[in-house]
Parts: sequence; C-alpha cells; structure tokens
Amino acid sequence: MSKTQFSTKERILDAAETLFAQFGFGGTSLRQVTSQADVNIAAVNYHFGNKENLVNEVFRRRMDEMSAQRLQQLQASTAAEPYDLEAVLAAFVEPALAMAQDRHGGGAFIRVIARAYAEKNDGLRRFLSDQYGHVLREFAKAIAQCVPGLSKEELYWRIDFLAGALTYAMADFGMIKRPTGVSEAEHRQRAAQELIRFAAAGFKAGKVN
Amino acid sequence: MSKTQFSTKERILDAAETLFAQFGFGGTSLRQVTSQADVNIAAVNYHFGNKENLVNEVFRRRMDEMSAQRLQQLQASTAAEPYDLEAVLAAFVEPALAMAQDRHGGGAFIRVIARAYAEKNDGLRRFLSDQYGHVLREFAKAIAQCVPGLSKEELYWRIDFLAGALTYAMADFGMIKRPTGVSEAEHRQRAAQELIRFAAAGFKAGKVN
DNA sequence: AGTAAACTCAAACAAGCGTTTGATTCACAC
DNA sequence: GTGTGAATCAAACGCTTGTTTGAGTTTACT
Repeated sequence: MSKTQFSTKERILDAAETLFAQFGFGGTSLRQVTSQADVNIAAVNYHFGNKENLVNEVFRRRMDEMSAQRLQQLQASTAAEPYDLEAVLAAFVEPALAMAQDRHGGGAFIRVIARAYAEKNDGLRRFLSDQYGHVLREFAKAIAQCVPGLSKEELYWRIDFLAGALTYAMADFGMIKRPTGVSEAEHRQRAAQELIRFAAAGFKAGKVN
Repeated sequence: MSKTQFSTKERILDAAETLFAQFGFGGTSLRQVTSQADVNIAAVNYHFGNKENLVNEVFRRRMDEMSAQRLQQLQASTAAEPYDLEAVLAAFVEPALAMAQDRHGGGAFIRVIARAYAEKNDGLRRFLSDQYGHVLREFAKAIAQCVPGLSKEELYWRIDFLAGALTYAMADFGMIKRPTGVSEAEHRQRAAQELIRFAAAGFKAGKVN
C-alpha cells in the first residue's frame, strides 16, 4: 500500500499540506494529520520536533521549488527579451499556476499560501520573508526596468496588489465559480492569462499625482 | 470607565473583532475575548449562545454599514458623472478604507474579512455571499458600463483581482512596511489611491486574444 | 549473529478549549 | 420593601490540544 511507497516523513508532510489547506494551521490538529497519514502521533515530534517546525517544512518543500522556477523563468525571459513586462509577470504567475495544477502534490499548496497570509503567524511570516524575500526583490528589480519612472513605493504597492490578486485567484476565493464543462486546469490557466493582462496594465498606469 | 459606557454585549463584540483580526476565529479563545472585554466568560454564551454566533454577529455589525456606504457612494458617483471608472472603483475601495481607518471600531474589521476568505469556513462564506452578493453584482454592472466590450468572464475575473488586492493591501499582508513617520491613516490612504489607479488601468486593459 | 542506531508505538502529561451550572447581584415594577 | 426577571459571577464540566515518556520494534552495518 501507500504506506510502503512513501516514508513516514513524506506521508506526514502530504497529509499536513492537504489539511492545512483545508482547515488552516491552527485549525488542523496533529491528530488529524497523523490519522490521515496513518502514522503514530509521536512521529510528528520525532521527525519535526514540533508543530511550528512541521508548518515550516510543509512550506519549504514546495516553496523552494516554486521560487527556483520563478527565478529561472525570470532569467530566461529577461535574457530572451528584456523590458517585456508581461513576460516578467508570467514568470511570477505561471509557476504558482503550475503548482496549483500539479495533481501529484502541490495542488493544495497554493491554498496553504493564502492561509499563511491570513493567519498572522508571525514566526511563519518571518520565515517566509527571510527565506524567499530575495525572490520578490529580484522581481521588483525586473519590473522596475520594464516600467521606469515608477517610484519605489509605487512599485512595491503594485507588487503587493499583484501578489494579493494572484493568491486570491489561485485559491479560488472570489465570486467567480468555475463553469461546468471547464476543467480546473483550464480555469486556472485562464486566471493566469487574465491576471497577467490586468496587472501589466496596472503596472504601466501613470503616476498618482 | 469604559465599562460603564458600553454594554457587555458591545464590549464583547469589540474585543472579539480585534482579536479575530489578530489571531483568526479558531485562533482566538473565548477566554481571550472575555478577558479583553473585562467580562465574565459565561457572558458570551448568555448573550450570543455560542462562538459561531458571535462570529456572525461581529460580521453583520460592520458589513451592513460598509455595504450600504459602498452602494450609496456608487449611486452618487454614477449620478454625478457616469462612465467614470475611477469613481466607481473609489466607491468600492474607499468605504473599506474608511472602515479600516475608523478608530472607533472597524479598524480591525477589514482584517477579519480577509480571514473569512482564507478560513474555509463554508458557513461564513455562504453567509457573506447570500447577504452581500448583490453589492458585488451592482458594482459589476457599473464597471461594465464604464468599460464596454469586456466579456462577462473578464469582468468577473478582474473584480476578483480587485477584491484580492484590496483585501491584501488593507489587511497589511504584503511586503510593504509602513515607513516610520507615516501614520497608519496616511498609509492606508495611499494604498487606496494606488489601488484605484492600478485597478482602473487593469480594467481598461485590452482583451486577451 | 550481534550491536547500535533509527524508528514506531500505546499511553499519559499538563494546559487550554467551549460550554454549563447554580448561586448571587442588579434594576425596576408594584 | 418586596418580588421578578435580567445580568453577572466563580467554579466546574468533559473534551481536545501539543508534547513527552519509555518500552518496543525495525533497520543497517560489522
């Protein structure tokens, strides 16, 4: 059975990811996690030390990959065609999209991110900022090159708007309901396209007086 | 003291709103609430029945007011100057901003909304959709008039992006840290201005091919 | 085979949770 | 004053939480 295919550690991470996405970090008990993972409850503290550490590891496992993909796609796009804002935005949005689609795991992860923002888990926010802040800074630089004349504050505000809209859309929080007959993959693909267009226009908007 | 100025019920609602914003619904215990409200713990069940009911009441109290303000500002702006997209967006954004600023209460509430979306509290989401969905539909109509030629799907996606960015920005989730020397009011005011500009440009973006 | 380390397990720990109880205080009509 | 219902209170209810324990099992290496 699956119990033999994956290690205890992996099974805990998978179960935790799914449950965190569904019920949040505080709302998910370790007993739920270990029960779904078919694992003894003490295994969590053996493998991860404590719950907070488990949360961080759930993040690290996917976030490292997503950040790497974002940076790689960013480099590729700026190398091929510099000053192409939509390509830069695509490098930010599409890896999140791909992760959201990935049936072999990360499907739930994008919703876990949304939760991380909502739960004012300061430890987690510091962890994210420390570990992945440089990715955002890289994108800020790239966007600044595409849209010169934008003040630093404006730039950062707009990146926040982009991140907010992305999280919201990918986590399926909004009023839009996927129409029947449209697969979830197509739905999200459409969201990414629309968001890139929307945000590109937003970034190019003239300065506030 | 304040204990004599406001009723037990009001003190509970105020404390709950603040704490829910800070720690989430599940993350806030009734003992935290009653302690901050300087009230006996049994008062919650006496006045609200149970915790879930308290959550709903926290919402209803502010949301009714914010929705009314949005619709009123929308009507006023379309009457004065039809087809002005930025005015329509302002009618959507500014009441949320005003609520976020209101030191006499709602300051925390906007963060509570963000949490409601993140916590997959289905009961709460249904409540929000049932009670306040018509507000969004009203805005969808108004925006559609300002930006003709936008398909219904595009329109709805972009409204989702706007809502996501607004929630995110107002809840202070992003990378932007308020600079020292800038008051929270100025900070949020700036956010609203920036968002309206950003979103207005986004809504006007050409169709995706 | 034997040993040491890595791992799993049932059981228990103190602490905190939402909720309830039953007595007590308060405000106000008669 | 006296009685009545609303409001408040300290205390306890049963339950779940994250974490720990110590004994047991499995695994890997000489």
